[in-house]
Amino acid sequence: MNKYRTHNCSELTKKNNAENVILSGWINKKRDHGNLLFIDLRDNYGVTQCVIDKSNKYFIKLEKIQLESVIKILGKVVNRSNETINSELKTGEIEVIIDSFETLGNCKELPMPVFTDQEYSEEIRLKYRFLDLRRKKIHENIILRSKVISFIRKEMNELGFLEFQTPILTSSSPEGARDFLVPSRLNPGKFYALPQAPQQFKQLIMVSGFDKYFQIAPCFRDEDARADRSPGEFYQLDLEMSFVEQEDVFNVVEKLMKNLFKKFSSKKFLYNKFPRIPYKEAMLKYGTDKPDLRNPLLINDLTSIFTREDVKFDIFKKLVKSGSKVRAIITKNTKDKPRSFFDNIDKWAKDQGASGLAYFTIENGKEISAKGPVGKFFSSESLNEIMKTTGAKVGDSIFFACGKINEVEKISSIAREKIAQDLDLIDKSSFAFCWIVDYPMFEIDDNNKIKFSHNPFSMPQGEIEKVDFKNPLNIKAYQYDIVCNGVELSSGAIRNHKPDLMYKLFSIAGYDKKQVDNKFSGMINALSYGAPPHGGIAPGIDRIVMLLAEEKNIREVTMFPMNQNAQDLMMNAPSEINEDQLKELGLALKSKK
RNA sequence: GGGGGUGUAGCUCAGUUGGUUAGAGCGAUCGCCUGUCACGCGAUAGGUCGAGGGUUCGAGUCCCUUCACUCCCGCCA
Repeated sequence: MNKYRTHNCSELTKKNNAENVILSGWINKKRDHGNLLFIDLRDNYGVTQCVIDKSNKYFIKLEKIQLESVIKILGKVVNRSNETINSELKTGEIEVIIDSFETLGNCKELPMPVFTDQEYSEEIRLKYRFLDLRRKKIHENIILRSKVISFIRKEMNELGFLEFQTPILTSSSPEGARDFLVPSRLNPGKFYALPQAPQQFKQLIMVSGFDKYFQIAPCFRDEDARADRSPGEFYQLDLEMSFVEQEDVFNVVEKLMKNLFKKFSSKKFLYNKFPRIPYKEAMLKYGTDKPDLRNPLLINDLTSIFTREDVKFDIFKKLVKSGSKVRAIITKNTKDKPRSFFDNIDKWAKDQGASGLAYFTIENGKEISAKGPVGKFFSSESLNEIMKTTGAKVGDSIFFACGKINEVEKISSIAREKIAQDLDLIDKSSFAFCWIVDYPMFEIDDNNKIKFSHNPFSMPQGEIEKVDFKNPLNIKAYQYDIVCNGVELSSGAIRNHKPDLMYKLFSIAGYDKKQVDNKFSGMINALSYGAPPHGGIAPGIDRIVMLLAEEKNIREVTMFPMNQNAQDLMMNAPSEINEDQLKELGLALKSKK
C-alpha cells in the first residue's frame, strides 16, 4: 500500500462509504466554525472535503495550519446528508471524517492567494510560478498542452513519421532572426548558435533517406516578445517528408489538425477542406496574409472609381493620381446604424495612425445616391459602378481607405477586424483554417535591395528551365502558411534540393557561391550527393494550444515562461557569471555605460 | 530603438478640484462560533503612495527625470 494515499482527491464517491482512507494534498481552503472545521484538500485530480471537530486531539493543530500546506489525512468516508451535498464537486456526495493527520510540507505566509479567481500581476505570478501553476485554469492549460503533445506524437507515428532529435548546439546562420550564441570553451573565439529551427537538420534527415521525420522541436530566436510570442524559445511540431509535392504536405497537416482540434475542442470547422488562398489574393481581400476567415467582411479595390470624372472626391483623387490605392469594406444593411457607429470607426482609424476612413451609405430615392459626409462627391453612375464591383446593395455602407499600398493594406486589414467586432460578425464558436499559398520568392527591402521574402531554401514554382530570373520579384515559391482564426500557425515549403538552382537564387539575393558554401556548408554539400525532393512545415505548438485553450497570451500555456524582457523571475535568469567562467571561455566584458 | 497603459498594505483595488491622521475587500494575528463549501461575527497589526527632483503655505493628486511590469510598432515565421 502506498504510504501517502489510498485514493486521490477526486476519486471518492458514495461507493466508498464507511471506508477508511488516506488522502494527501494541499489545503485549498479552510472553513473554521470554532468547534467544527472543514478542510478542502486538493491535489492534481480534484478536491475532497474533510471534516474534524474539537473532540479530536488534532483539531487545534489543524485549525492553525497555513493554507497551501501539504498534509496527509487518515479518515473515514461518510455520505453527506442531502442538504449538504455539493453538486459542483466531483466528490461532493461524500466527505472524509478526519481521524488523524500529518504535515508533509509546511507553507509560509503566501505572497499571493492561490485559491481565488482573482487576477494578479504577471510579475508576481512569474516569480512564484510554482504557486500560480496550482491554480485551476493554468493547471488545466498545462495538462491540455501535455495531452495535445502526446496526441500529436501518436498521430504522427500512425501517419508513418519517425521522431528524431537534432542538435541544440549548432552553427549560426545568416538570414532570419538573431541567434542565441554560446561561446565554445574548446574553440576559443568561436561560438555555437542555438537553432532558430531545425531547418537544415531536417533537410539533412531527408537526404539521409529517412523519408518522414517529425519532432516536437525547441526553437530559439533572440527577438522581442509579443503576447503571442515568447521571448527566446518556443516549440514547433517540425515535420519533413520526402518525394512529396505541396498537396501531400497539406493532406497530412489537414488530417492532423482536424483530428487534433476535434479531439480537444467542441468548436466546429468552418471549412472542412481548408481553402487555399494565393498570397496576392489574401493581401487584396483581407489586407494580410493571416486572415481570420470567421470574419465575413471582404476588402475591395476601388482605385479605378477615383479616376472617373463624375467622382469629385478630390483628396482621394489626388492621392490616386500619385499612385495611392483605394480599398473599401462593405457592411451589409447598416443604413439604420447611428451616426456614432460610423464616427467611432473613423475616430478609431485616426487613432491607428491612418488619415481616417471615409464612409457613406447607399440609398435609393429617385436614383441611387450616397448618404454620409462624403456621399455628395459620388454620382449615381459611379455608385452603380461601385455596387457592381463590390456587390453592395441599397442599405449597405461602404468604408474607404486611401494610401500607399502597404499602408492601405494595413489599415483596411485592421479596419476589417474592427468593423466586424463592432457589428459582432465573428463566429466565436468555430475554427476557420486556411492555407496561404504562392508566396513570392523575393521581396524588396527598404534599401531597395532584393532579399528572400521567406525561406531561402524554398523551391521556385514552375519548370526550372522556364523560371524568369531576370524578374526575380515575379518568381513564386512553393511556400505556404497555415492560418487558423487569424493566427499564423506555421509556414512551410517544398524545398529546393538542387544545388545549382540554390546558388542562382542566392546570387539574386546578393550571396556569391563562396558565401553560400561557407554559411550553409552542411546542407549545400549534402544536396550534391543525391537529395530527394522534399518539403515540410512546422506548426507552432504554443499557438495551437492557445487556440484550444482560448487564451490570448502565450504565457498562459507555457509552464515556466520568461517575462517580456526575456528574464526568468523565478530562476533569476539571465544572471551574471564569475570571472573564472569568463576566463575559461576566453571572454572579457566591456564595462556597461 | 519608439509609442500607449499600469504602479497606493502580503494580494486585488478605491482615493473627488492639491487641503486635517491615506481607505476597503481578501490574506495574516488574536478572540467567538458544530454543517460550511467565497462560512459568519468582532478586534489587532500591516504604507518610503515605484524611485529621485521640482512647483506650492501644503503633493498619493500638478510638472520634470528615472525604474519596473504590460500591450503595441520596429524586429521575428
